[in-house]
Amino acid sequence: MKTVKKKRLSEMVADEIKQYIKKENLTSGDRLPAATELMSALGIGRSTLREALQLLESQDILEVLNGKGTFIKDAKPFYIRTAFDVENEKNFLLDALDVRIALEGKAVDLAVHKATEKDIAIMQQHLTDYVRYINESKREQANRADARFHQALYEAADNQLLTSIIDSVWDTFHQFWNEPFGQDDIFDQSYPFHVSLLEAIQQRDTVAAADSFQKMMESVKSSIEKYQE
Amino acid sequence: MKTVKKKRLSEMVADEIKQYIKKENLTSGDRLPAATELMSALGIGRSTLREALQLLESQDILEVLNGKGTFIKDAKPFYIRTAFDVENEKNFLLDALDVRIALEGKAVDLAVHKATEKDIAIMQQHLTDYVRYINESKREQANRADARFHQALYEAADNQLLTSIIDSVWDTFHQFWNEPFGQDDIFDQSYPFHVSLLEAIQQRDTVAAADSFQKMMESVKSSIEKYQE
DNA sequence: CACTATCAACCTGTATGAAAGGTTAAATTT
DNA sequence: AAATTTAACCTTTCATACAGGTTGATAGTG
Repeated sequence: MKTVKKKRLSEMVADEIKQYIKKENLTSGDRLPAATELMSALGIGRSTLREALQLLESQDILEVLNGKGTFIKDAKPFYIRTAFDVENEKNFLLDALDVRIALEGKAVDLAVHKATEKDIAIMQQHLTDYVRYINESKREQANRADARFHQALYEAADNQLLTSIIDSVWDTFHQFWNEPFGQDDIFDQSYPFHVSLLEAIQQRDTVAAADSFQKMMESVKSSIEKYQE
Repeated sequence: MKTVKKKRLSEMVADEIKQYIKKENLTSGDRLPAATELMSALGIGRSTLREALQLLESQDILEVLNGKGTFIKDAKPFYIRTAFDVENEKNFLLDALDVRIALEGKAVDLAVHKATEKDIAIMQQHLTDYVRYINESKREQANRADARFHQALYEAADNQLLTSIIDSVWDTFHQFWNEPFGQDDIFDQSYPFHVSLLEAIQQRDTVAAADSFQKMMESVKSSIEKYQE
């Protein structure tokens, strides 16, 4: 038995608009007809059209700009979209950490070769901020400075794809990380590795950089494993 | 990485609803208040609420059912979404390859420890298929057998998050890979490394596995670099 | 009594007109 | 010529009305 789910009008309209785009060969910054025109052309109401457009917008196909109109977005050939539920936070964090180690480890490797003087100066600045906030017991701000340090590291690696994937993983990881675990002790453990990591990058020492990063991740991992749910 | 864009009301409402869900600790199949209630509670119009709900629906957080109500979906908390556009195919492929090396390298490492007998048997089967198709000059089918071999490898690594991200990268990579480059010579170069990789996994030899994988990727990389655009 | 058809209450889906902004370029003023 | 106002054309949001799906109570029928 096939379950033919009853589609909403807006979804069908979204498909029609997609077809229209393909038929008219619209690309890049081209503009779609105004809402009133589409409404009458498709024989639908404004709310339906709006939902259809928003659906396409959420798929990065369109961009609806107030006062201007709706425009075709650059077709993004690379697209990750994953959602799944986490039944066991601890195991999920360990999995996510493995992914983070893989990606960020590569970022470290690339940064050793590609980091410019400016990149290093930026990382140095964030690290200084980080240490200051730690000493002032400003956990929240220290947290953000740490994030900026890592962000600068990814940018030094000069690989956009790598950066964008790490960003997503980082966001998710920290969303879970900050909730169930106290990260206070992590700071103190991982701080020296931040310093030695930056030094290794500065000296273009691949092995030392990998080693510092490895130790940094070990301390995070052991913290997760210590946690009993 | 702050992009302060002017948010639409519906987006802000979506955030409020997300907060509401968290605050009220709603999970799984719980029902959200009816539209009319939310409208008056949030002080917004129907269309705005609808857009907010649809936004959350497109993120797999909600499900709006005609006649019944809107319900929290069970697949919730982890959500990764990345879009990326390509300006230079060759550089993109090299960047994507770095990402693939990072992720798949980690998968190899995990697979060495975690692969079951069954995992190994499946990989063996796909590898055999792969070799047969190569010898029969069936490039297309060999390609698919190769993909299945790698897919089996990721599953042996037993890390859902890792697998889902690799899948996306792999898809994208091959979508570009098959177009501009002839991959015929790659097959012959990388085939022996597939064999030695599987053997190393079978013998739980981390170093040998990493080495085989490394060489496999080197041959891909040199092929990309040889390509003059 | 058991079974079925109907209805009422509550829900989402869609349409529509009006009002409130945003954007741009032409028209008007300085 | 430069600055300002206006007008045309957009999207955004609201309020209201009605159509249509879902469910359980209710009334009717054998």
